[in-house]
Amino acid sequence: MSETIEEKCLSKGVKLTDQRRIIAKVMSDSTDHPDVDDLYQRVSKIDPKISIATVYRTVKLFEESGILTKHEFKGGKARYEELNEGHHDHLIDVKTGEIIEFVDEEIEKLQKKVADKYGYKLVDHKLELYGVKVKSKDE
Amino acid sequence: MSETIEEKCLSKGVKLTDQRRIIAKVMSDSTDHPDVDDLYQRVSKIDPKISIATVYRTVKLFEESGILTKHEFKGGKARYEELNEGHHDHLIDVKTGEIIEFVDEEIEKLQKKVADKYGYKLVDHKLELYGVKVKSKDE
DNA sequence: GTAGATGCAAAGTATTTGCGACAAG
DNA sequence: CTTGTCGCAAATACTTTGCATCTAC
Repeated sequence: MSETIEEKCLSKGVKLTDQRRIIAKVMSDSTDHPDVDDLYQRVSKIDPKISIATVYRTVKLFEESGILTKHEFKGGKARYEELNEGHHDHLIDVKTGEIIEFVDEEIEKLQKKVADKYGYKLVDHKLELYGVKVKSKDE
Repeated sequence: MSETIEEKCLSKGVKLTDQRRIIAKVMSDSTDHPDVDDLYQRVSKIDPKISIATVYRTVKLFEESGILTKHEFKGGKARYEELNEGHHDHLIDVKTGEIIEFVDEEIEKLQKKVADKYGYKLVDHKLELYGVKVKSKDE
């Protein structure tokens, strides 16, 4: 398994405080893509004294340190997710808000090719698919 | 050539006012992807009495009517662009902010395939590439 | 004439920041 | 010790909205 967030902090020289440890743990335990407010709610259950300003400061710090990644899906607040080696993109159910993670190597390759064609080196990309569930015959 | 924004308003039953006509014209004349504030600045040069609230209301209305499309590129305000039949995605120069529009049919097809694989019908998507210009040997 | 549009200022969200108290290395 | 962090509240940035007035159709 890969490094924990705490290990990443150490290796990146990010000072560890109780608050950061809690935020790290909550993010690690989350399988969804919480926004800052969700995160604040969850963190508050563990330590009610943590302020939302600290949550904002911490996710920003973690993002800059390459520990978390920020998503700005349509029509909403910024949402965060732990960054692991396996890159993936998102398929969002527009009705339910459910998010499915997927990987498609072929699309990745084509993206590099497009950037290349225009004389660019790809440093980042964002691919979001928005869809509605197709009813199968038996429902 | 395709319909003008004014024609689109008529065919969609959107009432035309002086303000909307001006905003439509400014958007049509823009080759970049202005945010609401840019738009407000440009519109103000034509009619300084137009309020920013009207600009916000109008871009939202135009977006709902399928006349404009909204982008939320990294780290910033919402930006708008006229919606024409030819769909395209964006390659953003992370150093200069320059935006290149591109079309890649193959990527489009693969996106549909991915959605399909998970049992979804694609209703929308967002693909943004962020890159840095590659220096060619002679500069 | 009437429903809808506008301008203004006030209210909402989401996020950031100044500051004095406090804690990690 | 010293530098950076925290909590708090105030500030900021972007966007929306209530209301009285005005305008397109």
